[in-house]
Amino acid sequence: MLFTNYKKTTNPDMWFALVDCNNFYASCERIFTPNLEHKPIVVLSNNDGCIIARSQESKSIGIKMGIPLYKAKEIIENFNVHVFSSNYTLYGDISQRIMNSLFKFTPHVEVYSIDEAFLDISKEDKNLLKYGTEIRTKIKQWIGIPVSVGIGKTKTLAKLANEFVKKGISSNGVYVIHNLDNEKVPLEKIELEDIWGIGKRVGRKIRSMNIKTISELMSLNQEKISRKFNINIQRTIFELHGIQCINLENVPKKKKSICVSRSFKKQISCIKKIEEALTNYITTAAEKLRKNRLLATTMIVFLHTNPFRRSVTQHHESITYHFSNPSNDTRFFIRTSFSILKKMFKDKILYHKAGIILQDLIPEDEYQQELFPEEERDKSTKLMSAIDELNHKMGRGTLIYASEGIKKNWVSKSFKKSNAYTTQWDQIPIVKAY
DNA sequence: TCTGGGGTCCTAGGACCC
DNA sequence: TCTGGGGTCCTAGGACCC
Repeated sequence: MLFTNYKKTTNPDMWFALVDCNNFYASCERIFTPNLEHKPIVVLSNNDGCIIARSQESKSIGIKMGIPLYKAKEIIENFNVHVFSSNYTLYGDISQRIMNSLFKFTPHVEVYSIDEAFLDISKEDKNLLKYGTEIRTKIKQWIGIPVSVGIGKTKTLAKLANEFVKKGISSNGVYVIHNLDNEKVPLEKIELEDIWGIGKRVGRKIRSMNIKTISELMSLNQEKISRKFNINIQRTIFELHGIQCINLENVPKKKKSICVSRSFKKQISCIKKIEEALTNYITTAAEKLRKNRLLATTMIVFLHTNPFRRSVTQHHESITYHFSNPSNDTRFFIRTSFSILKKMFKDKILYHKAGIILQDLIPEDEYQQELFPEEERDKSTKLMSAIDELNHKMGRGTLIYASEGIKKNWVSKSFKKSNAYTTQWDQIPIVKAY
């Protein structure tokens, strides 16, 4: 009855698996300290500030995710919990090995996060439970990391199936959802907020509509769903019904921004110290840029006070700066960030966190070919006059704007200054113009 | 000098994810 | 005293255009 026009487009043989590493960071540490098997472990954030990963034993004794270390001091001492500083290089390396192993099962792998991957297993053995179990066994055997496998007809259902494993509904680490609509699935054990894509806020909204369970959410008709929810939540609900709306993305998406930020160990009110920190962040960010063979046109520098200190007036300083030429030059970024910092820094404020974001990223080679042929590196004047000419030809009356990040900012900045007029970037053959 | 409406782009902030 | 970091996407509102 429901969603009939969607079902037509749904492939009945589509199956997704979600492979999720259990307590990933804690499990990584355990590989090298096998004597800690079955003992409680926690892993700390950057400055050893708060707890960002817990082994099952730590979860069971009530250590909460994300709490500051000092709040868990007592329980850590009482239960002899082993505490690790984080080692992201190690986790990244182990993650890589796990993902490589998954490719041995199927080429259709989407690396979703450091500890999760979706697999399109539509064409695999129809004994899904057995298939999932094999993945689980092999990863444990090859790498030493325990994983849970959730299987369903959509990514959202695969996620949900994984949630069942986490909630202990399946004892062997694998769960298959065939059809949520008419299958006996212990849905009452899952909260609305456990559904992939439904967070705290939307959860609250749904509850305020007097919908308290997943079953109730699923019983809404299509008309009501599209009236009440935005497209993302609509998709999520359709996916719960087994109607595939979200594809497997096995080609990694291009990066759109690079952000490096840290909170300080102690609050800082000295601009020199902040400069030091920025220098570090920028070095990291520029390395990432170059590693991905990208250039950035926009830099945002931001400074925050400590949000946990409610009694103090909060400051969120931030300045966005557009470069006239895209770059990945560390020294240039540092110089720029210092001058931005000087503008926004306020005396006598205790800052708690600083960071930079590089965005409007474009591939190095693309940019150089398009805009800066070898012989015309000193292009800005030429380009400006070329554009001027075009504008003249096209006549006044259309505002310049460009459809893509870097070009957009670069062009719009020049044009704001020159008061020139433009049209869609795509329609201006800039390269040919000069 | 007064007035309307339709459209697009940009930005900040919110929401979500891990 | 001490509270993570890195992303993406969507939306609402303002600015600007005709």
